[in-house]
Amino acid sequence: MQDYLKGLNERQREAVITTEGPLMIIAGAGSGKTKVLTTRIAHLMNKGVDAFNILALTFTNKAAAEMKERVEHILANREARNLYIGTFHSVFARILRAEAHRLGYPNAFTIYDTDDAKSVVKAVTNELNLDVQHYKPNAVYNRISGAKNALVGAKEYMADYYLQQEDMRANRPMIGHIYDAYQKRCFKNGAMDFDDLLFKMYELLKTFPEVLHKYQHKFKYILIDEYQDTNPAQYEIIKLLGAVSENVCVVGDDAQSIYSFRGATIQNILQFQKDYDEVKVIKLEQNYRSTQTILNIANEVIKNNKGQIPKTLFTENSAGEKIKLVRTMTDNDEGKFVADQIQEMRLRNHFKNKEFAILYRTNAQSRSFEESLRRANIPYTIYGGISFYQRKEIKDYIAYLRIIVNPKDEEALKRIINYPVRGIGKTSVDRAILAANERNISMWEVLTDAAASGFRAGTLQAIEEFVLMIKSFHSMLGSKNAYDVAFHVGKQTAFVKELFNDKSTEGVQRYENVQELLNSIKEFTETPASEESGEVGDKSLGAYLQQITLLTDSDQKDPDADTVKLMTIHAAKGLEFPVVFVGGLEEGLFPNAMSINTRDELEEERRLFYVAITRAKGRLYLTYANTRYKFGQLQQADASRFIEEIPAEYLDKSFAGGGVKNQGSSKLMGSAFERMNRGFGGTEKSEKSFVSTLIGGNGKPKETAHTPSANFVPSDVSKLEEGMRVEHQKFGFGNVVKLEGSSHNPVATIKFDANGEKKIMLNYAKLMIVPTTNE
DNA sequence: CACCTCTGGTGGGAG
DNA sequence: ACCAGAGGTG
Repeated sequence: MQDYLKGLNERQREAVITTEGPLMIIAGAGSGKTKVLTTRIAHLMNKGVDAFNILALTFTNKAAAEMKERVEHILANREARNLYIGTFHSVFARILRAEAHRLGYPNAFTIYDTDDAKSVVKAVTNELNLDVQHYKPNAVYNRISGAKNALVGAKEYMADYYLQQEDMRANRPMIGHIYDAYQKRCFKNGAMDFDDLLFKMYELLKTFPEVLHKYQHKFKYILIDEYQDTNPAQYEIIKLLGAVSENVCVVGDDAQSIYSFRGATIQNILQFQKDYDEVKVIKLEQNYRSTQTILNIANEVIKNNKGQIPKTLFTENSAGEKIKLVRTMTDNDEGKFVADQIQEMRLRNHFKNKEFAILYRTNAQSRSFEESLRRANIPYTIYGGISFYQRKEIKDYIAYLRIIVNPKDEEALKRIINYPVRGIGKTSVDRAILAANERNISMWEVLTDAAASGFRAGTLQAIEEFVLMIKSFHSMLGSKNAYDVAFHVGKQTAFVKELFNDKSTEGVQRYENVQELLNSIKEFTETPASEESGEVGDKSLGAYLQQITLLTDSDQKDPDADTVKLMTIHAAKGLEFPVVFVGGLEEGLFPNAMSINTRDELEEERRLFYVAITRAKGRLYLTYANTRYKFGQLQQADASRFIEEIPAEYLDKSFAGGGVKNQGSSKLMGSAFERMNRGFGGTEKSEKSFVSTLIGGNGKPKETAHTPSANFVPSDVSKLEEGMRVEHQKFGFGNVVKLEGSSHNPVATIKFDANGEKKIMLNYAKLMIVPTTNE
């Protein structure tokens, strides 16, 4: 037997050596799934299968990179670099980058993230003269996304009776039209959103038999991780790709299906056995991760779900400690309790920071934990929330890079056309967009021929300068790599300089972020092709842009850094930690109020709880708070129903009520809370309004009224000089103290007799120069 | 045209 | 509590 098979149990080994034909591996939590997958790939290659012929779809890009490494390690060669491995989205993006022209898209198409997509939805909604308040971009986008994940195109959507009925009932009958307009606009912009990466991939394979044939024969062996979280689009694509070889191996756990909001359906697992004639099913039921106690409560909890594939998870690990159940008065107390516990375990048990994870249902919950950890000087890393690439300065910079690679990208163009301020304001942008729509060309094309669209002379010049600049950047693409282009852009555009000159704390941080972005581009440029999960050897800016949009926090942050990890339970899927805190176990929060209306929804929340529990190897804390701030208001909550599903024998409630310190603050908080609820509260509000009354309205001193002189005629302000005496229509007479500002937006500081010093924008204010008497 | 302030909306998870 | 977008003002 090969060495790499020796460390496997019997079931695992079977999963590895069953290489031919459809195979479904039901892998319980902590059952060594990743080990099986990597060993299986190594085994295939060891048997003589060419790495070029293996496609492996993982849940994160990081998981993909790790698997490559492990395979290399097992085989002791570098062949694994040739595997086609990554997330559905990044693998399909890579294929589409080679094939998109067949669908009429540029091969260097832009990938729109959710923000871009919602912005486009909003724009086309407005253009259809629909009310954005009613057709909320968020809601409409979700509806479109749902349709695409089910492979329902815009035309089909509009023609579908039931979908139309649904939209009618929601009083939003025009969603189909927005969908249609949205698709057309994305196409015009040369852009695909996340869902298009799946939808267009399917379209590609369906429309071009020769393309289908090519990839069917390329991917002779297909492996899919986390199969329970695939959606119908992904399912159909795999069905197409695997139809010839039928060597499709899926790995999943129906008990951990937590992505139905993304269109995932558990049906894919249940259906798999019916899709092929002879499907082999292997169950991995031995857990190597958690203590007996943790596994017991996980089993007890998941028992409450009705539909599932029967399996019994067991472990040979010791019983371990009881689960600590802790209730605190407020969310802040909860954060403090967790920080205190971590501090204590670090001192008493010599735990490292990285051995702790704090998991929660919603990203908003991170705040109280963050504050407590910071106060206790415990290093931590937050996953999710606003990612690096969503920061304004980074999005701005990237918008420049995007517009260089794909000038049709209207979202990017709108973002930077007047940043830094170059005198192309909203009015001009609207005019350009209107002209583009009328003539059915891109906004960029309007700008390149701006003289034809009747801009004001000043604006026209600004536009022409802008176009020239972008074109000069664009001309570098052929000969320069991503870093060289990006660096040049930073040097040539003023906004990086602006950031550099901003010495406020935020300004410094923003400038550092830009530096970090450049570093990451440099790293991309210099990483050998074999160590990437995405593009092979393509170091162009286009290649860089397409991969960053698909990066998640988990791809970017180092799990080995010695910090406490904070993340949602969704983000924790597939991870494990010696000590896990699960926070916010409250009705309304977890299970979330939005997901308790149907049995299916509730069962998914329960699976989420199951995932949370099974992340823990040794110690598990479940915490909840009596009251918690929501939208700045104190809300009360009961304990989560999930807590009741854990048999008392496994629970240690000795912490309940939180220790002495918590009692103290609880009383305080409780009484303040009581006061507020009884209506003695109001004090804060009335004080505020009292203060504002004193200051008078918005706190600005009232102006002394001035009636312009009878002969008031606005002068040519370009003749203005320091020291001149002037009359202002509203502020009266005064002297020019200083002249400043840019040529297209000059500003004068004027000391008025009755109103003090004011900055006056000369483009708009009406000023009359008072003639000097002795002239 | 650009900056500032004030107001109202925000229900969740993520590639 | 917080942030984005509307609206006023220079």
